[in-house]
Amino acid sequence: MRIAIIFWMAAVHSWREHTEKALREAGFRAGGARAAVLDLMSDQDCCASAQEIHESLRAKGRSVGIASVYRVLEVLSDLRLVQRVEVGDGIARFEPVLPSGDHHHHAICDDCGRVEPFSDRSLESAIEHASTRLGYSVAAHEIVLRGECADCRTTSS
Amino acid sequence: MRIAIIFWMAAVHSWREHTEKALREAGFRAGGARAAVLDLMSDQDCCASAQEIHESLRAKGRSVGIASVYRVLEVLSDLRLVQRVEVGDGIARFEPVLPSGDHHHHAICDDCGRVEPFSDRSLESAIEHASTRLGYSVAAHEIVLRGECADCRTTSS
DNA sequence: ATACGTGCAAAGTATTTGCAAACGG
DNA sequence: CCGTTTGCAAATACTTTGCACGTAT
Repeated sequence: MRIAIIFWMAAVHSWREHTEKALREAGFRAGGARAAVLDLMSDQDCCASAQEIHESLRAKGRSVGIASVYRVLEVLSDLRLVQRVEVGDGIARFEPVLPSGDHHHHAICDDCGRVEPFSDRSLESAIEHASTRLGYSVAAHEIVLRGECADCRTTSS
Repeated sequence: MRIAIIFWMAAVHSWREHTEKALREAGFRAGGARAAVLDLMSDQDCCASAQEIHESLRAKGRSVGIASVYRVLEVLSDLRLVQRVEVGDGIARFEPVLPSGDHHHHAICDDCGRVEPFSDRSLESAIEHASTRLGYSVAAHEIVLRGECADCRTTSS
């Protein structure tokens, strides 16, 4: 597990560099607000909303206008550097798209509300298979599971 | 294809009855606004937003307050009679949960914006497999694909 | 120097809530 | 009749936009 965390940190830090490079190449200039958001997101393990990012930055003493947070996220989303994730509460959340292609999906517990990331190899192949059958060139996909998580199941029974 | 449509109509009309029964059994009373929304939704082939439902009812001369539309959808959603679907534009959409258990997922074209329903047997098994592995008791799941649809691919190339 | 990035405040849009009146059982 | 359902309007929450000013290149 320790090893996995180290790999993950390496992956996310490569996201930071990869993203700055992509932004530069797309003709964007450097700026404090964007740097702050990138810094925060590169330490982020799962999805976060614009408001959460705004609040975290304020807490870290690196306040950024809420409008800038939204603007940064819009740019990153257009460039496919972050993925927009909607888990059913009407709030848009965002998470880094790792250059390695690794990604995960989300399971939400209807009971405790926890959002849990997971990944599954066979699910990915099934997605690929289905999109081919559809004639779609799929650039991104998102899967959301809702139900009762393992913890709540044992507690309630 | 004709046959499939006939089966689908039967399925949706059974949804209408099944839903009224479930509401009655849950202790809800009958009312004009709810009946209007149920009527509309039982003719609906894919997901629709609260605003779209409100507008369609107005167009049909059966206006219902927007608040009632939201309240009906909330009740139906809690009772799992409709599924809430979010396809990435920050607007909640809703579609009937058929008593047969049949359901579909959504592919959105980034180019033309079209939302296309699809279903895939192996995708469903993969979901089932993944949720078991997670220890989750999954009550609902949602898959959204985004990319370029078959039409846009041929047009642009 | 010029145009892009940023912050603030105002506007916009989807959704929720309070309340009085209408209505079903 | 009583309590639920409904419609309206006001409130709320998230997100976008206009504009003046700062800043990178």
